[in-house]
Amino acid sequence: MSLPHAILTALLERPSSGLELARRFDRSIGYFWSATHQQIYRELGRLERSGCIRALASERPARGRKKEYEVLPAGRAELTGWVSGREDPKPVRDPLLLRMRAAAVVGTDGLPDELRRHLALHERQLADYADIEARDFSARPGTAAGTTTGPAAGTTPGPTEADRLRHLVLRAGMDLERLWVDWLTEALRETSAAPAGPDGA
Amino acid sequence: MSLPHAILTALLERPSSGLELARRFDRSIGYFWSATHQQIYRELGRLERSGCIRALASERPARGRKKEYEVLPAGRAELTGWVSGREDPKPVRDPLLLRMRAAAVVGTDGLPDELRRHLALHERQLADYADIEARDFSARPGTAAGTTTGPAAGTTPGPTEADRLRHLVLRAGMDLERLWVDWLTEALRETSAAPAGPDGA
DNA sequence: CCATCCATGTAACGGGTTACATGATTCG
DNA sequence: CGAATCATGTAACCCGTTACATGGATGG
Repeated sequence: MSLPHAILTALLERPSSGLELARRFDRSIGYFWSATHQQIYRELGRLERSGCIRALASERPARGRKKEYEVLPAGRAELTGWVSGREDPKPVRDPLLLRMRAAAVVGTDGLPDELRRHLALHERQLADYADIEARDFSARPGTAAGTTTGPAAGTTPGPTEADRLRHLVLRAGMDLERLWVDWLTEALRETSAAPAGPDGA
Repeated sequence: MSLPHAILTALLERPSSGLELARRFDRSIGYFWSATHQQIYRELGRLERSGCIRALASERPARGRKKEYEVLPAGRAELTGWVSGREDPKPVRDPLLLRMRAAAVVGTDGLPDELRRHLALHERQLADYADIEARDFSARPGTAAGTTTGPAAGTTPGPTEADRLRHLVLRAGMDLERLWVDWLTEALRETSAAPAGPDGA
């Protein structure tokens, strides 16, 4: 039950239409939550029916017309409650780890190429995050100045609480990418060194 | 499309019944893939219909009777192909990161308690993995002797390829837990230090 | 007018989750 | 027998994914 809250958060940061939301989910929001435009439209409909959001007045709501939404008090209350609620971390479920385990049984033929491909993808993602950090958070860890959504740029005051939280989220994303880069490097060392063979037991 | 391959891997390691599989998915397999018994039964049915697995001869297949499965050549081929195929890493989608981002908008009231709770859970999980490592992989990183599934214990030979791969997977799980422990510690430092306030913009 | 975007949807499908149902076995 | 337990299975729901449909605006 996280998508509606992701949308509420995004709409509180800035009222948007469905497609604008979809684009934001492909950019800044994308590094901790992803969603397609179909999911977003479906959820916008539910949120509107449940009174959490409202469509801003438009000339005439028709099929191809842009529709902007804003969050209502009920929506903000819902989000506030969710932030402080309880929700256990989900167990890991990673296809690549599963393939690794399967390779222990049927052999590692063809795996190293795939590991190299993933390594390159994660290195790329890490570099992208580093760019975002340099642009939005002054790169010095623990310090921030200026964000995408626009507070405080130019006067260089101390970072706000909100800035520090957003930076923290970005750093989690970077930490995760670094973890996979390191792990894949080690995995390549172990699988490329020895020849592939069907099982060992 | 990973669950069927998880089941094929588990069945190759040891032919099992549905519930036995479910129990294994709650134990050793659980640190990289999880599944409930309902998922498993549904998938066992599909795999049997598609000729990847076969039910071992039983006195009389009835509703409450145990049914053991083994992998057929087609199933092994399917798994082998999947291991070497292409599958992009999925973008991160973490509810806790999302809540953190939402807290940047609506305030961090009640969040630190939840962060502490998650921290304790991840510390616990890491400790459990460490126990498994000590028991199955002789604890020295890069070296292994003996596994859950039973090869080579007592003679202390070099670890097999399969052992090294399984250890690698376990280490990924441990690395992930350590990442969250570290990140949550840092997050607590930042959110507990300053008082919670609704936004900063 | 036609092609091309932009924007909002519908429909269908599969996986994951939860709750429940039913048949066998065991043990007091 | 009756209760608990093991074991297999059904049903319903929601989320995420893919493909497709429709309407409006823009430019050649």
